[in-house]
Amino acid sequence: MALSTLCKGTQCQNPPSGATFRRMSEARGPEKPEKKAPMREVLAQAAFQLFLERGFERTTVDDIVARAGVGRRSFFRYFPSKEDAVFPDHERCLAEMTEFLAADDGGDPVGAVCDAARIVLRMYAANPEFSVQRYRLTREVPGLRTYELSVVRRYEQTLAGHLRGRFGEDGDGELRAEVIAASVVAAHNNGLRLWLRSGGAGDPEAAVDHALALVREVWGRSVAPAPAVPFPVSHGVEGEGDGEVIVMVARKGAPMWRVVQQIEAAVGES
Amino acid sequence: MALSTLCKGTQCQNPPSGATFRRMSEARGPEKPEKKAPMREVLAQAAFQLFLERGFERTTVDDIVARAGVGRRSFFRYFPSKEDAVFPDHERCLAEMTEFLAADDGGDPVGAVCDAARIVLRMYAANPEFSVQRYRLTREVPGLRTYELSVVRRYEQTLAGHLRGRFGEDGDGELRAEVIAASVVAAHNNGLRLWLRSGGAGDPEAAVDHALALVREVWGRSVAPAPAVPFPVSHGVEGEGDGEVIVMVARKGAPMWRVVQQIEAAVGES
DNA sequence: TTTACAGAGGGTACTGAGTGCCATAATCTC
DNA sequence: GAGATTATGGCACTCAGTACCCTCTGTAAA
Repeated sequence: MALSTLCKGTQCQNPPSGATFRRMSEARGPEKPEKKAPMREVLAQAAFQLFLERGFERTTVDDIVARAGVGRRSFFRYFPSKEDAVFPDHERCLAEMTEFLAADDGGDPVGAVCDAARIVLRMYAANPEFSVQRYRLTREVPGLRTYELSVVRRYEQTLAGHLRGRFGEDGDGELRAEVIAASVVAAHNNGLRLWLRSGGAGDPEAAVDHALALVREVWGRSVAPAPAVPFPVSHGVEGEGDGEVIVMVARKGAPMWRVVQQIEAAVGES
Repeated sequence: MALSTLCKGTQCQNPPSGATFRRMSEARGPEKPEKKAPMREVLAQAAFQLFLERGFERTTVDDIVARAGVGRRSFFRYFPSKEDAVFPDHERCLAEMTEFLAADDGGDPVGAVCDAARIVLRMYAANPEFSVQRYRLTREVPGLRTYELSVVRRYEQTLAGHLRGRFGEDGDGELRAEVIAASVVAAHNNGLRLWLRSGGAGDPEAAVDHALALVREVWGRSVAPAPAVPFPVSHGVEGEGDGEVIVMVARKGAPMWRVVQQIEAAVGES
């Protein structure tokens, strides 16, 4: 996944003044007369600046367009709502996630959605300062929190949709798809929040990897749809067959998550 | 539909002064002149009727108060937003869930939050017709979907908060708490939706029980915090000790969720 | 009875988000 | 350059939500 294309240029730049424009112009080269920055970006920057300065609610759309030097009507041409200006890059990220999953090679479905979730992480990590500022803003503005929920929900549904396709709709396919998708999103967000709360220092990958590992431990790396015939399971030693087997012994009443962890350890993590 | 039962009894009362209309139904004794229905309920009914008749967006607050025969200002005294009138009972349900978890006896934490989730189910099941109509309405109105997300999120955070308290904040306590809470909510909602999509016929408990069972299988019924010493696990038959043990055999590469299911089956479901 | 108080409800005017419609400027195409 | 297309601005409107102030009613103290 080409990370550089994730947040390239137009979308995620927070830096208040000209960083974005600079980047654009160097990309364009000096031979052409400076093309003016795209309005969507100008608006997003003006909006974000104002939100930081005087708060989200105390900033009106008129304030934003005044600072951006454009007409009020234009704002709503680029952002369906004031909240959207705070998350200008999720639409693109969502599209990228969809594309990524569409190119899934049919291997481990849980691994695939975990990797898909990491796309979101990288979008955040591409602009630590912006991400942290937005995180703080979002935490204290109920309207933004609600908006963010709806965005997260779309990621979750994208993941669930993919898993549903892999698991099949019949039986518990849909159920497992939704629960796993919710787990992946929750784990991802846990790791991401850890990084955001720390101020965006260091590498967020580690925390998210760790969190997603827990989900994969629990939900395993199932290959393709569920096999038609269940596995031999008993209170004794039997269950021969071709291929390697693992034998797991544990006390009854052991917490399942830990049992699973141990099985994973025995099988050997990838 | 029996709109009079829409908000009956213990569900919808979250009025500024609950005592006023507390037992209005039982206070309908003949000696007292009929006390007029509580305004909150009148408003909720008028609103819901109109939403069904002409849609949520095409119904204004003025329409609602006109039908209810009250002043416009009164609407916002009882509902902070138009959306709230569609979910008049979640506040109470949330309080009930909090109360339930506070009375947790310290047993199985995952089981406790599963049971807590069932409180929500029962709220829906108490008014099948209303729940189904609201479900259909919510599905096609983006604003209501978003609103519902914020409600669901509060349930999830309530569950996660309880699990965090049980698991401890250190280590992976917070992570596990959030992932399990998300799983429980997703599973619950999956079962609930199944019932709602079916038109509210029959008993929703079965579907939700089944869905939650999956979560419990995976996350086990851990007792209290994680035990200090891990369990014996190996690629052979050893691991003796006091108490019963289970021995599980499975192919490598088996989907973990299925392995877990089989272990649960072997152990014997509660 | 009068007065004081409190709480429920109503009315009015305001802010601000979001939309529809149309005019105009910029850009593209032939 | 004519004509078509697209980007932008301006204006007016609807409607949710809020602030402020009003009336009405019931109650309790004086």
